[in-house]
Amino acid sequence: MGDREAKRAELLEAAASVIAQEGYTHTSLRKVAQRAGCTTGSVTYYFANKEELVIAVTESRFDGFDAMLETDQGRPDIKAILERWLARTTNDPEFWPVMSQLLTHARYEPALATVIEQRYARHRDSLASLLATGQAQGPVRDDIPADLLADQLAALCDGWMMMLPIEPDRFTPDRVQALLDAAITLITPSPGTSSTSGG
Amino acid sequence: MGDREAKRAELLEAAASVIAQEGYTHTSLRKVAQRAGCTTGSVTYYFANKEELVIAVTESRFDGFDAMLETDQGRPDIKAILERWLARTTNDPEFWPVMSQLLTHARYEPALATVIEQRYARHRDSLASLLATGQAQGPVRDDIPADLLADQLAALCDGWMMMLPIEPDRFTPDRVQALLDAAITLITPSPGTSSTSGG
Amino acid sequence: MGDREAKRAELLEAAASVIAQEGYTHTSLRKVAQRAGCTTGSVTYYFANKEELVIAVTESRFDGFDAMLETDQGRPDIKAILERWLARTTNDPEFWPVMSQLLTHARYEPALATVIEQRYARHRDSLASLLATGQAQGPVRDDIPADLLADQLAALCDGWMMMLPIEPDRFTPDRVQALLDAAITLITPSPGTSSTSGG
Amino acid sequence: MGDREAKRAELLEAAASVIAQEGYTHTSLRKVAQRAGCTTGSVTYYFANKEELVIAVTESRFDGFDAMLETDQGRPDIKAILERWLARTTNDPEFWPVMSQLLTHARYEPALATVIEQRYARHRDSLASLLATGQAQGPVRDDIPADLLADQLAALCDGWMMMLPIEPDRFTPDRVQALLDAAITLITPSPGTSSTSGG
DNA sequence: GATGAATGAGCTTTCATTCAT
DNA sequence: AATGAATGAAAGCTCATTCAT
Repeated sequence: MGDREAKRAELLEAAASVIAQEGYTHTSLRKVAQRAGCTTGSVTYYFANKEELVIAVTESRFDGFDAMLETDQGRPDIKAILERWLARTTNDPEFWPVMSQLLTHARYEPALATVIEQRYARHRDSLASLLATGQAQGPVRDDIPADLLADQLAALCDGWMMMLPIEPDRFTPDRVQALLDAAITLITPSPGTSSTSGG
Repeated sequence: MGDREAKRAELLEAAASVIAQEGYTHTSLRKVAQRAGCTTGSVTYYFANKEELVIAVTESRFDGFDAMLETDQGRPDIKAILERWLARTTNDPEFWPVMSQLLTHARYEPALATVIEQRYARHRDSLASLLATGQAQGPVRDDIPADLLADQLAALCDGWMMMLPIEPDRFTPDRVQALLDAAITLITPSPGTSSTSGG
Repeated sequence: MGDREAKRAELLEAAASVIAQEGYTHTSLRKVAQRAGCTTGSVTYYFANKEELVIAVTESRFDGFDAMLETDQGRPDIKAILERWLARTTNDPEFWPVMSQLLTHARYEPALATVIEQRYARHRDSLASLLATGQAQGPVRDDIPADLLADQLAALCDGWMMMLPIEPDRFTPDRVQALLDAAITLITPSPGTSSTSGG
Repeated sequence: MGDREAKRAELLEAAASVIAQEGYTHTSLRKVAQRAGCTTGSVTYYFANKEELVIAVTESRFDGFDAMLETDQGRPDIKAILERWLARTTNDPEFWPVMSQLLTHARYEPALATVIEQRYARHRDSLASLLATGQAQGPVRDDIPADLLADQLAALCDGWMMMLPIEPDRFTPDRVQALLDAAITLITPSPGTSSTSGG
């Protein structure tokens, strides 16, 4: 039986939900248990302690995060990736708030920091390799090394992720589309410049 | 006198220090008092409650934040601004961690959110106007509206601010310089493109 | 089983005891816990907060209060009721002090006020109906409507209840008996007056 | 200069007002100072400590209380006294709540208890002597000793005083008049009974 | 004469965690 | 496998009181 795993997943969802809605600071095992419809004792039965729960939430969230980079590796479409990023904000409005909360607290919880560092580095590597392909094929400017570009793009998204929960009203669909287009413009080779573009 | 103000400022520094070193979640009036070398009662004597203290910290931090945009208005130098941003990370290593903590928690403390929204919006406006001048004078690409470019640049910095406390080791001086140069490259008109540059 | 209820009852007794001996003002969860031989956390485990505890104490006390009016409904004996009232002062010397404290504080705790208003009104109604029966059967004067008489009798007892904890020495057994007799005299038809007395 | 006395009186009024509106439990020197428009330090300058302040409030309140019994000693009019009692509830709506709060807390503050015992006893004596005169002159029933009657009347009023702040809505003018009439009826000789009435 | 600074104890409440069942 | 009881520490906050000025 994956019964145990199913229950754990259920608790992870509950925890993520509480983090998104109440903030990491106000997240307690009690509230998680309540949202999952069980007792506090039950939570500590499935997770040795709060730290373990938070780390498990983080891992599961990064799984979803990485999935956003999955693409036709032959012809990566950066715009599509950014649009997928954007789609998350409407399809799963709790996703970015949770990530934002976890990242911000990582510094003060070493075990959590370790997990995030590893996963985030891997994520950035994937992004860098996508961008490198993009550069080789033409649609991505190649006057900046791919790994630096990946860092910048990741930072850009982190910045959006950070502000999005704070000023949701500022992110109207139109504005978001404009921001996305601008981001694409930033990383696209300028028309006048020619570089050996792929097929 | 100004004695009262001096003491308040002292407590604000203590509070910021605790926030930076222990994280917002683990910041308590007790710890702030301890760091300031006084009692909890003393803190609540100068600040009606924790919320008021946190908001005061935020205001004072934004004052320093805004100061980073102060420039020779005639010829804004974006690179200098980014370098000043960077200088903060070494001169006052607690600055960005504090900002990051405050921003992330704003969502869950309405009064704090209000303050941040206003100050942050003002900050972005200043940045946008600097960029607009830069566009008119030439050194900033003008194929993206200044306000969008400001949003992007702000998001970029927010992203750095968020990751910097988590992965300090990744931000070696060399790498930071490279990131900074890349950011400049991103917002600089491409060589081949000509736009009416101001005098 | 019923374990939880038993523990709650135990805490209610402890709380009542503290209220009686230290006064409502100086009653704290700590003291209640201490008297019950457990920790503060234990108290808040059984009662969500102080208000809930106080209200539970009130309800349980009113149960005992109402019981004092239980009587052979066919032939209510007002004197016996008053004597039962009196007996409380010796059998359960904390009873009236607790009631007095609760009533006095009700005004400043809306939730408590609501409970007391309802229960007290019901109590007065019971008393009024007893008095009405007494009037119909003869032993109670009928030149004053039963509900007014009930209000007066209730006020009289409230007044005693209020002074009893303050001046216990003034309430010697003899004096109390005299007061009780006088109260009976007040509500008894005067000898010379004839009214259709019931069988 | 009675300057000091004037300031003290001002503080006493402020204290009484706070007690009436917030309840004894929630009365703090801070609030009293605030209502009087001065600092906490100022209050402790005029009164050594909280206890002294409360006792001074009590004394001043009993002065007003005693005044209610002042009457044409030749022909005391009990009904007029009760009506004066009643008038207080409308003219000075904070009077009875304050008395009620003070009395209820007396038990737990020995110094306060002493003051109240003395003043209250004196008050009851005055009332008893008025009733004795009333008995001699006829309008008061004389089948109950005057001192017992005084105790009952005092208890009756205490009971009203206690409930009045809790259930103000129940004390409509009509109802109060009816209660007052009923009280008079209770202590008036019954028509059929003859006793040697004074001229 | 009066104030404002500061203290330290106390409060209610929340919480992660432990443990017997 | 899961619960409910219980703990003890910590939190934010209020307060009476002291004291230098």
